[in-house]
Amino acid sequence: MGSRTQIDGFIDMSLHADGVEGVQRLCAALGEAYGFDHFIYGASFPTSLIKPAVLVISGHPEAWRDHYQACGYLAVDPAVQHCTRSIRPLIWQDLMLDPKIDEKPFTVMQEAREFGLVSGVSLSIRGSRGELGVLSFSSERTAQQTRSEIDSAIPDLYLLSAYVHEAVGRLVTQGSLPFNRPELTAREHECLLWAAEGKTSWEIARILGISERTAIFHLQNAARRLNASSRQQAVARAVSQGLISLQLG
Amino acid sequence: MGSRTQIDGFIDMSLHADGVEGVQRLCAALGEAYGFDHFIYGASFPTSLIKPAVLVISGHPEAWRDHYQACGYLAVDPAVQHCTRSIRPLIWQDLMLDPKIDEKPFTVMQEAREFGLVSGVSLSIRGSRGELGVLSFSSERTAQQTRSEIDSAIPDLYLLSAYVHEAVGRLVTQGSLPFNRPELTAREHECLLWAAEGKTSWEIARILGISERTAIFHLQNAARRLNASSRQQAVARAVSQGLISLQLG
DNA sequence: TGCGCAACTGTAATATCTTACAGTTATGGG
DNA sequence: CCCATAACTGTAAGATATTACAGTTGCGCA
Repeated sequence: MGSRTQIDGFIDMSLHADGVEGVQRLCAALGEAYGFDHFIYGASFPTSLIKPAVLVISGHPEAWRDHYQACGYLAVDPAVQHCTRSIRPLIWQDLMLDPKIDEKPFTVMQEAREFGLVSGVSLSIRGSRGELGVLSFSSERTAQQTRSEIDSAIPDLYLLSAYVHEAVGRLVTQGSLPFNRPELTAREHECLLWAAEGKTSWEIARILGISERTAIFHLQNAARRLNASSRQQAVARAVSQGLISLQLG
Repeated sequence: MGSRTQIDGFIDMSLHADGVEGVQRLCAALGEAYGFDHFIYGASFPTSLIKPAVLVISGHPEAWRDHYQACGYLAVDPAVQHCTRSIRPLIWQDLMLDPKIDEKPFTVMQEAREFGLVSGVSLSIRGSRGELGVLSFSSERTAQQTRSEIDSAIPDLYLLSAYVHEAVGRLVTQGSLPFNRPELTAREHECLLWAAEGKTSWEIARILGISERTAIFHLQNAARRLNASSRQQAVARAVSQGLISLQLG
């Protein structure tokens, strides 16, 4: 649906988005261009698995935002659930067709409607450093009215959600956001990689041709950088943050 | 560019794709519909970090496939490099504009051209279970001739690449592909999660209200299921496979 | 030249994990 | 009723990791 020049315009906007406000403006412009009334962007950064760093850029009505927060709906929101499990876009209406839907998630959808979030779409984004993002757009009109509009907007929005997310990633890299993303030295990286493969200090030392003491030394330094209190946690953090990453082959 | 009914047709095709052949047919049909001559889909499954399970569905000329393999180009292919680092689509031509490009990656692009892969686009896909996929389409025509076509096809192809990837994910789940994806019991999951957070057996036992011996027991069972030889490796595997996953909040 | 830093190495005490032994209890399906 | 499985617990020996001590070497930069 969107013309290519429109998309290029948004891509350009994402590449120059300055600060959280810049991303906020970008999302708002996106929503407006494709006929939506509200948006929300949320992302988790795996600084910790249990308590990740979270960034939310909300274009939702304040009343709904407060209610959502107060009721702890994040834990049962079916759109969020979908985005943690799948990489496909979710058209909210399709949740109603699901016979397996529980009562609680259903309540969230019902109440959202009362606050003006009647129909919408949620896009999940997985970054190259283990981040999980969700970008949702919603309309005050009914699903019947918006279905075909949403359908045709999805390819553009799905693509642009990646650019929105990378714009946020750039804020993190630049240090505009307080989410630490440590860098490992070459040796720390190597040692941690082999540790993640189940090798002992002694084995890592053999593999790298160094003394066992040195392997331990590098692993300790890596753990310190990652704010980890044990080798297990260091490995978990490094993997979840994509510092130790899967190669294609 | 693609009409919505065309996209819906491909989505439907992806949902019913049967076996690797079905996915192959889907990719071929996609490439053809958007004016490309070749495609290739590759995905890594984090069964192991060092030696992941790999699936390649190739629609490339056999001669190029052999040459690529023989020269070990996977390790230097700039398109692959881009896809491991970014979630944005890559239009091959844009690599030429990059002043930082090394000699080797440049060679890969040059030689690809001689084998009929003149211009193209690569799309990266990150699954919810830690998989990394790359879907590339290429044309025998020059970048000048195909630029605007590729530009307008990207939103559709980016969206559909997610469906292609999920179709492959379904093959894995159904057991059609020999990539094991173990399931953990509730307790194993809990124990492993806390272990990944750096807790000791004793601490995990306190948290869960069980004896230290039982926490150790569950962690050992989890490690066995994950084919891990140590707790570190078990944690690394569980995280990389998304069995211990980041929550939004 | 001095400073910071990556990389390297050693010893020793203590904490934690791993393995192998040997069980109990409860639940659901054939 | 039997069997498989999750969940649970205990002891003990040996392997591995963690912490704290105390260094050397080489490199790039101000």
